[in-house]
Formats: sequence, structure tokens, C-alpha cells
Amino acid sequence: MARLAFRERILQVREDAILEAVNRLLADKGFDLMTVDEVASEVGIAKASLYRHFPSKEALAAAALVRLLERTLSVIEQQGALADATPLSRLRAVVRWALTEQLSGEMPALPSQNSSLRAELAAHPRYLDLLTQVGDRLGGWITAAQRDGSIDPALPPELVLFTIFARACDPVPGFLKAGGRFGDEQIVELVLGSCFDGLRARS
Amino acid sequence: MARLAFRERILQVREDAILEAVNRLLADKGFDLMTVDEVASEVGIAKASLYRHFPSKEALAAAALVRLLERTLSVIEQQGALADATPLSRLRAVVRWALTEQLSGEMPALPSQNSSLRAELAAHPRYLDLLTQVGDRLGGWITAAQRDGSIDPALPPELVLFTIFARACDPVPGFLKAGGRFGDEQIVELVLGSCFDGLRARS
DNA sequence: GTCTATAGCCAGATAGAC
DNA sequence: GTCTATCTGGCTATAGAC
Repeated sequence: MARLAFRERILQVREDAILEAVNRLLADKGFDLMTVDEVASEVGIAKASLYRHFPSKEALAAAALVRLLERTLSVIEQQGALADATPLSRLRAVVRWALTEQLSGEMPALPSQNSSLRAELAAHPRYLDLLTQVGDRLGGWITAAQRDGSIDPALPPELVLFTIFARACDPVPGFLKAGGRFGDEQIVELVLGSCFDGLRARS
Repeated sequence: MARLAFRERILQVREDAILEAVNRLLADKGFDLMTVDEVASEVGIAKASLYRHFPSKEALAAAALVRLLERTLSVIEQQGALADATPLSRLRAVVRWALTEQLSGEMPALPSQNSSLRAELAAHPRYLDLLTQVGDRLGGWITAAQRDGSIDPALPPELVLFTIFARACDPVPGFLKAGGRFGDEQIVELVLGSCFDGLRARS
């Protein structure tokens, strides 16, 4: 019994290593260009062994995205636990986290419009459930921020939610980093500012 | 001689048809998922004939992107010719055009980070030249708008330029469209507003 | 200069030994 | 359960007939 649990722990650790590699590769090249061979060699196991853990390349990516949503939820819960935070400061903190992850190469790219991954995700109950949870939590803060007047009450809440979501795959941080004039923290604050404050001057 | 010119016109028309098909497919599935077979069948010619016009799949996509930049420049010049326009209104108009193109499925997706297309584009003189021209023209308006106080003078001009560029591949319009609650014109104005005015309320 | 047919390659998935 | 070796299919690119 103890041996079995030990075995399961080993498996768990290996799956974590697999998903971390997938996560990095998804961030680096995206789903289409990521090959299962690369994943296997990065983890240091044979491709056939990967297919013992996950039935397909799509399932592999879906599991990595589920892991990402779980991490996102934990960030959200952490923010929710802060006693003196406002709805707006919580939203900003979540976006700041997403931008930081993206700049350190740990934020998977969105699957392209017509990818086989999209179909798999649309039928993946756990993924959809987590996505809904993230949307609900953020949505609650958004409407609260609109009630307290910090976020423009005239904006449809979906627009705000999607705009926040989209920061996770914003190409602007990468452009700024390629320019070389700014450090990562500066980039995060610049993009964060442009997202919430806009490009127009505030009087 | 007249026959030769005629022949060239035919070729030109065919190449236009090819590039339009490529443009649509790039918008729909992106470079990696677009196959040369699809392009050929959409145009109604054989794949081998395509390779008479363009030496590779990358060259095909590069030509479509050059065409996109040429269209962009013509929009810019059209805006520049308006006598009573302000720098800010010109920038808004260009972003509005890009969002409209994207919503009607005619804005190619950015090549993914590690694509073979990136390498080809980085060595494509005409592409780079056009990109610089677009950047210079928009950059001029941006600094002018910062001088007249309509765009926040504290923002680095690159940030503004990249943020404007990035609207062309913003996933938010697609999300809003999928939601079904808004028409295309509404979506364009909403995203345009969130880009320039930000999410926070303006007092 | 357009077609059909095919070469050559590469990636996802699997068989079968251990 | 992990490995090596292989199958299979699809894609880019080209050869060769007309």
C-alpha cells in the first residue's frame, strides 16, 4: 500500500515534469509547431512513454492548459484573500501576474483559430469548468469595480473580462523586450498602465 | 507587344487572386496550418502552378504580408490627406480600419514566434522597408499627438506604436463576436474605445 | 505554363521486446 | 511502463508529359 502510494507519487512528479515542458514549449512555439518528440526529449523519456500518460498531442496540451487555469485560480484566490484590496487592485494584480508569466516564457499561446486543439478544448469538461470559474471570479470583481466607479460602468463587463484575458497573450511585451530599452518590470508596468488607463492623456 | 502586356495583365490578376486567397487563409488558420494544396484549390489551379509564381510557401505568405502592408500604407496616406484631421483622429482611424479588416476575416495572423516565416520576413527587404514606413508614419502622428496633449506624453512612443499594431491581431473582437451580443460596428467601437481610453473610468 | 503523379520528409501514433 | 523500431498519413516541393 505504501509502495503503491510511492509509485503514484513518482508518476505524479513525472507528469508534472511533462506538463511543465509542454507549458514552456507551448509558450515558445505554440501548439502547431510543438512536436511530441521535443516534449519527450525535453523530459528525457521516450515518445512512446508519453503516449502511456496522454492519449494524444491534443490531450497533452489540454492538460497543460488545465494546469495553467489551476495556477490562475490560485492566484485569484490569493488576491481574494487580501483584506485591504479593492476590486480594481485585484484585477490589476491578476493581469500583472499574467504579464510576468508571459515575459518569463511560461504563458502558453492561444491555440490558433482552426487548430485541432480548439475542438478538443471545447469538449473538455474540466477545462471548461475551470475557465468558467476564472471568468466568474474575475467577473465578480469587474462588476464590483464598475459599481464603485473605478472601472468605467459604461463598458460591457464582457469587454473588460476579455480585455484582461487577452493580456496573457499580448504581443506588446515581446515587442518591447525585443527593443531592449526596458527591463521586464518596466514592461509589465507600462503594459498594465496602457491596459487600464488607455493611450489618451488623462486630465 | 500588346499581347505581351495583355499576358502580363493576366498574370497580375492571377497573382492577385492567389494573394487574396493566401490572405484569407492566413487570417483563418495562420501560416502553420495553411497548406499549399488549399491555396491552390481555392484559386482553382494546380499546386505545381503555384510554385511557378512563388518559390516556397514562405515566399507566398511574405508576398501576402507585403500586400497587407501596402494596403495599410494606402490607408495611412488617405488619412494623411484629410485636411481637418488631428493626429489622434488619424491614429484612431487606422486602428478602426485594422479592427474592421480583422472582423471581416481579412487580417492575417502574426506568424508564431518560432515559425520559418519569421526568418524569411527578417531577410525580406521590401517587407522590412514597408514595415519601417508604416512605423515611421504612425510614429510621426504619435509624437505629434503627444505634443498636442491628446496622447499621454509620459508613454514611450514605442509602447503606443506597438499597442496600436497589436490591435490588428487582438483576440478580443473575435471573443465578442463569438458572444453574439454585439454587431461588428459596435465591437469595433468598443475595442477602439478600450484601447485609447482604457478600462478605468475617466472623471 | 498548366496539369498529373510522385519523390522525400517529417511528425503523430503504435507494436513488441524487455 | 519504458524502451527501440516502425508504420502511416499528410505536407512541401519537383519531375515530366502535354
